[in-house]
This record gives sequence, structure tokens and C-alpha cells, in this order.
Amino acid sequence: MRDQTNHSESAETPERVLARYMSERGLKSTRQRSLVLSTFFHAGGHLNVEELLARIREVDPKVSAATVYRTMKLLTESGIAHARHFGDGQTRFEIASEHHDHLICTSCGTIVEFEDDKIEALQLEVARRHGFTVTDHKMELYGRCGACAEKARSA
Amino acid sequence: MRDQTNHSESAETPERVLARYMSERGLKSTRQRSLVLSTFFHAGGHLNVEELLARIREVDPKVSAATVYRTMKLLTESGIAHARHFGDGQTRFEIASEHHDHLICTSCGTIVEFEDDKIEALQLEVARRHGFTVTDHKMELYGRCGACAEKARSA
DNA sequence: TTCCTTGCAAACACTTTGCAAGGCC
DNA sequence: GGCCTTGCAAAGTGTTTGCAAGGAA
Repeated sequence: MRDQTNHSESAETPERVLARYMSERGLKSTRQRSLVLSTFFHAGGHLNVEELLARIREVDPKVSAATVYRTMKLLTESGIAHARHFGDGQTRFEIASEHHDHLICTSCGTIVEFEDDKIEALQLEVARRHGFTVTDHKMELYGRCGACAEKARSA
Repeated sequence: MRDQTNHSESAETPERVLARYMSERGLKSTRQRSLVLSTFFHAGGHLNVEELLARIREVDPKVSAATVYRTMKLLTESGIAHARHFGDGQTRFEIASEHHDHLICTSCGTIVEFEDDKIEALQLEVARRHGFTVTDHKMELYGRCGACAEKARSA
């Protein structure tokens, strides 16, 4: 729903990005596609198709999984969403404009999101040294969160 | 979890690690398991099951995919290998003692390994700020490699 | 001899695709 | 009306599992 980087009137809403992407290649706007888009944004990311579909069906029970897969592919290709693969064999999607990295507690599963400009700058630097042009990245730090370390200490 | 160069007599070879892991739980050493292990190490990592199986079958054509899956699970559980999921829907394995980060060309699939101490230091720093103690991490940079950028330019 | 391991094929989970009906422009 | 999109079911992937035969200890 709401977003962080609002530039007054020049705001590029996901709806607008998608609309342009579709009209550029003769694709059509449909009730299902709008529903997938709004559900995805309302949920805020990290959902897999199954979870997304469940929420979508609260509104329209007849939407099929195939449509969700097809629409998420569209969102991915148009740059609105990013597909991520964690270890669980499913694809999860995140809002492209809200990319961040993750701290994951291997003990309780807590996921903390973060962003670090210095690290990102160094990533570009490393890539450049290898002749790469980076378009995306993924960084996950695994370990123990403060609460779990605390629990382990008193146990 | 850094540094694993060979220290003469105290060397913990993968064979030894695996042997201990298996004997601790009554598992047996077999021709197939040894073959999977040696092939995996000889290849140096980043192989998926299909590729691994192809190399294994050059030696013993009768080894089944199931055995490779089962053995790689064993190697993963014993801490000898790490399972990694890149964007292609398959599981790739790497040698646990040779952890590094990856640059992945989204055009040709090339994987380049790298390590950057400055980035790793900053990762620990970020984690500390969030109260986390990091034990492992994963970082992948996606983009276009030099060769593919070249090709795109001349096309 | 005991019980683990193997190869095979079937089962699985997730995702993609062919097709006829339906819907947007 | 033309052509894209949908839902369904079938087909594809990559991976796991049940089972009977084979093999290590």
C-alpha cells in the first residue's frame, strides 16, 4: 500500500509501471492481475505462491494458481518484484523497490532486514574487479539473535 | 569457520570426517559413497546432482541418482558439503571448508568465486548492531559478466 | 547373520503449459 | 471481433521414498 520513496507527482506507482509494461507489449489489465498486484503489495513481500494464493482467494476464491504464477512472472519481468529462492524449495517474492538483506536466527527463525550502503558499494567494487556489472544481489547472514544467545546463556 | 589449509598430522580429511560421522551412527562405508565423495572433491564444487552423476557414471555407470542425492545429504549433514540454491531451481553443492561468495552471470550462468575481508568485517559489524552473532553467511551478486556484456555490445 | 545400502520406479512438491471458454479493448 | 487471459487438468522439473535384492561388518 504505502511506500517510502514518494516523489510528489512524478511517483511511479507499481500500478503505473505494470500498466506501461503491459501496454508496451499488448498485454491486458484484468481483474485477476490487479488483485494479484494489490495483494502482493499489501502483504509486503516474502510470500510464496501458496500464501499469496490463499490471501487472494479470500477476495476471489476462483483465482487459479496458474494465474498467480503467470502474474508473478509478469511482475518479475517488469521489475516490480524479485523472485528469491531460500532453502525450502519454493519461490518467494519481494517488492523490488524494498530490497534489503537479511539476518536470520538459526535458532528461532527470526528474520531481521537491513541495508548497508558501505557493503553495497564494496559489492560493486568487487564485481567491477571481476568485469561484472551487478544488477541484483542477495546477502543473508545466519547466526544467533540476542534473545536466543541470552536464553542459551541462562540454560 | 575460516581457514582450512592442511596442517600436516592434524589434517582432518573429508574422508576421516565422513568416516567418523558414519561410524558414530552405524552407517556403512560403500563403494558408491566413496565414489560420490571423491568425485565431489575432485570436481571442486558448484555441481548439481545431474553434473555430479554424469562424472560419477564415467567411473561406474550403474550408480543411481537416488544414491547421489542420499550421499550428498549425508555430506551436508556431516558438515562436509553445503547445499546452495541459486536461481535455477536446482541444488548445487560446495565444499564446506572452501566457503566463498559468488558472482553469477544471469546471461551465461558463469559463477565466479570471491572473498572480501572488508565486506565480511562489515557484515559482522552490521550483525553486532542488531545483537546477532553470525556463524555463516551467503552472498551472491547477480549481473552480467564481461564476456556477455561484450557480446551484447557487438550484437 | 544382521541390518544398512542400492537401484529402480513410483511418489512428491512446485511450477509450467495446452486448450477451450471467457473477457478486455 | 480479435486476440489476450483464465481455469482446469495434464505435463514437466527436481528431489524423495518404498521396496526387494545386494553388500558391509
